[in-house]
Amino acid sequence: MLKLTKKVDYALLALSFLSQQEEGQVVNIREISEAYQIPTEILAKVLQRLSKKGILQSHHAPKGGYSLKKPAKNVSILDVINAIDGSVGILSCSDGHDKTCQQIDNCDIRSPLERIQGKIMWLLEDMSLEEFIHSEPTTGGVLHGSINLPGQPRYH
Amino acid sequence: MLKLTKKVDYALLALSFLSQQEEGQVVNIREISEAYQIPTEILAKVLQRLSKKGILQSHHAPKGGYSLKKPAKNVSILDVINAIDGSVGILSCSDGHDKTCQQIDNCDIRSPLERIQGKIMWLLEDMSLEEFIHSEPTTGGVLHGSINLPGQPRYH
DNA sequence: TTAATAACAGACCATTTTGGTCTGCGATTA
DNA sequence: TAATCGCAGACCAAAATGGTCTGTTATTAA
Repeated sequence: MLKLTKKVDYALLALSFLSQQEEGQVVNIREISEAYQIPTEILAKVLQRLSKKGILQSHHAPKGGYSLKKPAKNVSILDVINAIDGSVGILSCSDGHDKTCQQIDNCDIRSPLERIQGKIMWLLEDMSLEEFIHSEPTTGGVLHGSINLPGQPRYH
Repeated sequence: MLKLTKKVDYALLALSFLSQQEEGQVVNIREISEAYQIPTEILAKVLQRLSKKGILQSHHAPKGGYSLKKPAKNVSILDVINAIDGSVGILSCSDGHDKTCQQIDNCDIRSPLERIQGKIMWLLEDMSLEEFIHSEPTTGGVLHGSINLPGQPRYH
C-alpha cells in the first residue's frame, strides 16, 4: 500500500551510483547491476526510461553507458517516479477519466484525496536527487525521528 | 504507483456516509453499498476490519449495523489506511526485515526513503476524517491548486 | 422459542499489476 | 568489420488485489 515499485528503487539506486561518479563519467549497466545485485535486463529498461525522459544521457557505443544528464540538484524524486511508473496517483480512479468508476456520481472522497495527493506530490517534487542522496541516516530506526515538517501529529 | 487500494476508497466512502448520519445512528451494510454501488460482500469485510480496529462500532442484530465509534475528528486518515491495508510503507523492502532484499548490504536509498515515508505518514496522520470530509472541492481540477504547504516546488 | 436479520469468518477464484526473461535490432568505435 | 553497448518489444511468472461463495454466530422481535 502506497508502495514504490522495485523499478523505482532500482532507478534511485542507479542514480545514486551515478551521482557518486566523477563529473561526466560514463558507467555501463553491468557495473551498476553488479554493485547492487539487480538483474541486468530489468535495470536496462529502467535506465532506458530514465534516458528517454532526459534524466540520464546514454552513450551508445563500446565503452559507453550512462551518465547523469543534469546536476542531481535539478532532478526531483517526483521526476524519477514519473519517468519510471508513468505518474503518481493515490486515487484508484486515477485521472478522473475512469468511466468504469461506479462511485463517480456521488463520490464524496475524490477532492479530499486530491488534496492529499497534491501534498504528497509536492513533497516528492520538493526533494532533489542531491538532497535525497545526502540524507542523514535516520536515528533510532523509528520513522518519527526523521520527520521535519512543522507541528506534531494529533493522534495517539 | 503510490496508489490507494479500492478497499481504502470503500472505507473512506463508508466513513464519510456514516459521518453524515445523526449522532449514534446505525446504518447497515446494504444501505451503504447501495449508496455507492459497492459490492456488499467486500464492503462487509472492509467494515469488519474498521470495527475490529476500533474505528466503527458494530451492532450485531436485526436493525443493527455500524456507527462511528469515536468522533470523526479523532480518526486520522492514516488510521483508516492502517486498518484496511495493514500498514503504509513506500519501501518495497517494507519493514527492513526482508531477508530476500538483495540490496540490503549496500543500499544507499533506504534511509532517504524512510524520510520521505515519514513525511507522508505525518501528513496522513495529521488529517482527521472530519477535516477530510469537509475539504473544499479543488478548484480548476488541477492538483497544484489545492496544495497548501508553504513554499513552491523548485522544478520545471 | 424461534425465525428473521445482520454481522463474522475464511476459503476460494479472477483479474490486474508487477517483476523478470528472452530474442533480436541498431549505433558507435577501436 | 566485429565487438560492445544501448534500444525495443513480445512474452511469461509471481504476487497483490478485487471480488465471490459458503457457512456460522449474535441479537431481537414476533
